[in-house]
Amino acid sequence: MNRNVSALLIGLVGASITLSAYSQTFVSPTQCVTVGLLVLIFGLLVKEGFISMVIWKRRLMIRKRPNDRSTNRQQPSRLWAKCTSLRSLKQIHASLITKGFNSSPSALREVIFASAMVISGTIEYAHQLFAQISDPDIFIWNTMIRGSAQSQNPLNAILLFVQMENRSMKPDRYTFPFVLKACSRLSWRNMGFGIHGKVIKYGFLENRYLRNTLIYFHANCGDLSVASDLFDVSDKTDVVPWSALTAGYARRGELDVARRLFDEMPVKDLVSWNVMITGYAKKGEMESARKLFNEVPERDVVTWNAMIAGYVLCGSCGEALEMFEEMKRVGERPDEVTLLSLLSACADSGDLEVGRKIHSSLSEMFCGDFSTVCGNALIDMYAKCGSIKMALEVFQGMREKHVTTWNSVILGLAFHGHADESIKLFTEMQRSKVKPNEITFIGVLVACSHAGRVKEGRQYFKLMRDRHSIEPNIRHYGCMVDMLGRSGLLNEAFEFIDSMEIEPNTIIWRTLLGACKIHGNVELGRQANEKLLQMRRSQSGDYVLLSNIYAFQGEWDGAEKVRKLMDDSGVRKEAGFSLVEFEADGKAFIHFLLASETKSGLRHQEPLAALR
DNA sequence: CTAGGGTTAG
Repeated sequence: MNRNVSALLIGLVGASITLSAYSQTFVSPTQCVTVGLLVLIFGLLVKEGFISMVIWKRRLMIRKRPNDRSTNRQQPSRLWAKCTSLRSLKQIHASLITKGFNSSPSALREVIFASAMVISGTIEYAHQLFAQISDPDIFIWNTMIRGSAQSQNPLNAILLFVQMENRSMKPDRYTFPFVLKACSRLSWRNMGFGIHGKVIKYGFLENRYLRNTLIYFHANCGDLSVASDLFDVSDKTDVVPWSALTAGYARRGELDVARRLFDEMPVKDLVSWNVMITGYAKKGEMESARKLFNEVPERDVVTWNAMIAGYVLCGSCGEALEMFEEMKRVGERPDEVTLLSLLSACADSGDLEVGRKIHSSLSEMFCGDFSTVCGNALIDMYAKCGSIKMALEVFQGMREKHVTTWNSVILGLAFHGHADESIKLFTEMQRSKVKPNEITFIGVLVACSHAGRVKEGRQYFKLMRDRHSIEPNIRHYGCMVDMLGRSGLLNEAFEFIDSMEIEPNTIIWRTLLGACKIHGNVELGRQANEKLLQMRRSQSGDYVLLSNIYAFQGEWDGAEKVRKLMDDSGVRKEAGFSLVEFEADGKAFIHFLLASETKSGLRHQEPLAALR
């Protein structure tokens, strides 16, 4: 308000000076007034322009960050390099308010843009701000829909679109690609078809970009014939229709078709290669992926990430790490996605040492202020590698603790035998007013189960429904069965399964079967196994458990019968293994693969004894 | 402001 008044005053002063300067010479009064008005408008434009300039500068700096790490890291953008979290965004927002830019819609829109699009996992803040705007413009609507479409809840994009139509805000050509992306991610076929109809209704089908998004949607989860019809009328010199269709086939796992398209493509750019490499990598065909990777004329960070993620996915963590080393050797700078894939590899393989290195790379990259996703992955990695101390350290160092962050630490501790700590953190979580979700309760129930806190577990199970209105799913029931079974309340566990509102699955019965083994209850064990056989999806573990029950009770005939049944039905038991890592001479780390039932000849008694 | 890569989940 003040600024408008001052701009007005500046304009008026300018106008009167101009008038007095020129009116006495050769200019007519009408011209004087015109010049005065021009000066006034100029004053106002400068004021608005100044704001947009400031905002744009900030926006550019925020945006530049993720891809710009190859350049000098000692640049003045250091301050903005920290803008990876909600906290730093709030600082910017606060400084905008104190500088009086809050009333400017352009300021709010930039903050919304940053929280919806730039900083991952902060879309909720954008939603809060969005709710405060009485009359959002089309750009803000699109930004919200776009951000929601790529967020964890793509459903919000659809809801916003519906809301938009209800408030009679006309979508434009940019709106639809984002809504379609949400449909693709949700695999909402019908909704996508509906959106297709609306695209026609609004006359946007001729739009090249929109048609490409439609090709992508239909190839991905809609109708393949529609996709190819749209493809046929597309400009074949454009790479996008080609790669959209190829990506769709690749994602559906139809790699042969994808490959044929890829070979037919008149022009290939890097993205089409990436599509194909990703397709192979996701299907576990790493040799083919590798071949294309070697052939591709140029590589970017996505190419490398696709390969690394592929190796992680098929369990070849060593190959993934080799790729990472090679990537660094040729000078390609790893980004957040690279490191997240690798953290998952470390968590799977238990490679604490490499995990630590990635931690320090991330610290360097983000100045120790991790985004929610990075923090979660780090907590998960440390917990799975057994370093509870570091998991807690990362957790405590995180400024913003999202539900998923709490979940990572609560589950990490619960599965690692630190039930008391886990439950303590859950109480702390409730104090900090973060709403627990269904996954949180999995962690809490697992913790109670491991600690033998049956009474508390029952309370939390009830609390989940009554206070948080979360309907228990099959996994929660599974936790309860596990908890009751472990503590020997086998009959109650059986009754609990009977009282369940959803159909029990094999996991539930297998859990009970496992509990029967521990407590040597042959009768209930047999019943549970019968249920499992009924479901005809019985796996080797069930046979082994049942056989063990008989064996533990000295009923060797029964045990033998089950083993024979196993052999006849061609069921085989996978060899179990555990990984132990210890420091040998201060620096070297040695890995031991300990197999309990193995073909390699290792007997777990020997190395275990050696370790002790 | 179109196509390609990632994390947490008995």
